Amino acid sequence: MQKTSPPVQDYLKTIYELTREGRPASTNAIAERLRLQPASVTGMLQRLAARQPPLVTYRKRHGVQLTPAGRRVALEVIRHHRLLETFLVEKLGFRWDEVHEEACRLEHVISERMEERIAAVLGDPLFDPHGAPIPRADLTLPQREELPLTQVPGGSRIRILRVPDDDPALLRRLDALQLRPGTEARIRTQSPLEAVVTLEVAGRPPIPLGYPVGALVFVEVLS
Amino acid sequence: MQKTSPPVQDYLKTIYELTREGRPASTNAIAERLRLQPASVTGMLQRLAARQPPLVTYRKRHGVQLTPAGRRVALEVIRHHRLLETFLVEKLGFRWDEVHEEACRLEHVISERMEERIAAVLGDPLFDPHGAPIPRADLTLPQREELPLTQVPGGSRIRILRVPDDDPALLRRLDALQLRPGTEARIRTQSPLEAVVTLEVAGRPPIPLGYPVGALVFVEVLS
DNA sequence: TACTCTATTTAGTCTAGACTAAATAGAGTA
DNA sequence: TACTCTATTTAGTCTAGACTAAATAGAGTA
Ligand SMILES: [Mn+2]
Ligand SMILES: [Mn+2]
Ligand SMILES: [Mn+2]
Ligand SMILES: [Mn+2]
Repeated sequence: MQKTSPPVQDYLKTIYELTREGRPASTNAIAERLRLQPASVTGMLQRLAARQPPLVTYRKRHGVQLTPAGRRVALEVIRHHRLLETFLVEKLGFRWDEVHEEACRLEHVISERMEERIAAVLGDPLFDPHGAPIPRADLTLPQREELPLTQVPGGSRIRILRVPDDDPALLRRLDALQLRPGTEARIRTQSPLEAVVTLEVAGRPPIPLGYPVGALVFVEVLS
Repeated sequence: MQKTSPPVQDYLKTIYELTREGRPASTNAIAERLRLQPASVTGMLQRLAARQPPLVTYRKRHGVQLTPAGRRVALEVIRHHRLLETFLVEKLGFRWDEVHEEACRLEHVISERMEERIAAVLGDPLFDPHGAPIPRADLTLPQREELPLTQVPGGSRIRILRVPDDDPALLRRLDALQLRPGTEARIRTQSPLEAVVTLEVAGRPPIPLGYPVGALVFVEVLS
């Protein structure tokens, strides 16, 4: 792994996430995620593509994809991030809404040795506190079937697998509603036209979620 | 505490250590410790002195001292550093020769929240694995009588309090010789002319230490 | 086929923090 | 009182990574 700066690592991580569905990441999408000006992103993309070896393939006005070298860096940083989040929650008593920002700074400076020690004391976890998969030391990802809550038919029984990690206010709200990885629920109604999915958790009052939120909550269908 | 970059924090930490005996730190001494060119240090000292509030008082060709604001930043970073070293050894199973470099990167990015959590799980330790005092949350330092090994009269019984933290090879050697904080020994000979102090630890063969090393090992005199 | 609009790029700046090479202050010596 | 030597400073560069303002490619529309 060539030496990369924290900004470069955050770009690669963002591009990794934006290209999960196979299509190149756009300049503006990257700029929005990283809260930078699009012009700054264009400059960085050109530098990432010009590195030896190149970390992205960049086609002007068509967006970027990661090269194998870029993907390795991204997965390495994501492994750091998710191990750190898990460690902060499990061993240091952080709440799950406090860890993302801390992990986003620490992920760039921990050594491979520290990564290895953290993984060891946690017992090589495969998922972080938000249910996101933690790349293994060989950078492979644990696979499983996930569906966004917005795509599950009404009436299904589901188990929550994963929630978004970067919005502390939402995380506190989900926690208060007991919507955490592992929680089982029934889809009471699925209403694409109103863009609302309503959950029912063990006799508690029904919980309506709008699609912008529901699309970020991933579940497995139990029946 | 105003926002300070990692380089600025390392400068302030270094200046703190170089000015422990009250005299200003010289440009060259700082450059040597940080492995930078003296010209680069001059530039930084001018910037540190020009900040609002100033972090150092800088008299051209006479060296720098920390202002109260600069001292606060230095102590805050030193607290991070020493808590981290302790945590890495106690909770993550690092050896004492591995932690300095790791702590020197992490010290700049952990939040006050994380500092607080680490201190809590460690039980608010007052000394790090090398015996260095850890500034308390209010930035006061635990005080105690320390003498460099080179200044203890021959024949004295001593207990090792503190060893230098930044030389991994020396730390491994000291560990192999069982010269660690807490170890008790007798000064077999103190020879300023030959610049050697010889220690005797519990029936093991005598251990001669040259003054460049002896001056960095601090002890308390038992009798 | 020309026009419009938006996403993106280009051009030019700025800052922090490093560097090298050359100048110089001033302590100590002749 | 002038000279020498070393530590330090000055002057000028460079790089990464940000910014703003202006230009433009090219998809979609008239
Ligand atoms: Mn996160
Ligand atoms: Mn980050
Ligand atoms: Mn240290
Ligand atoms: Mn440091």
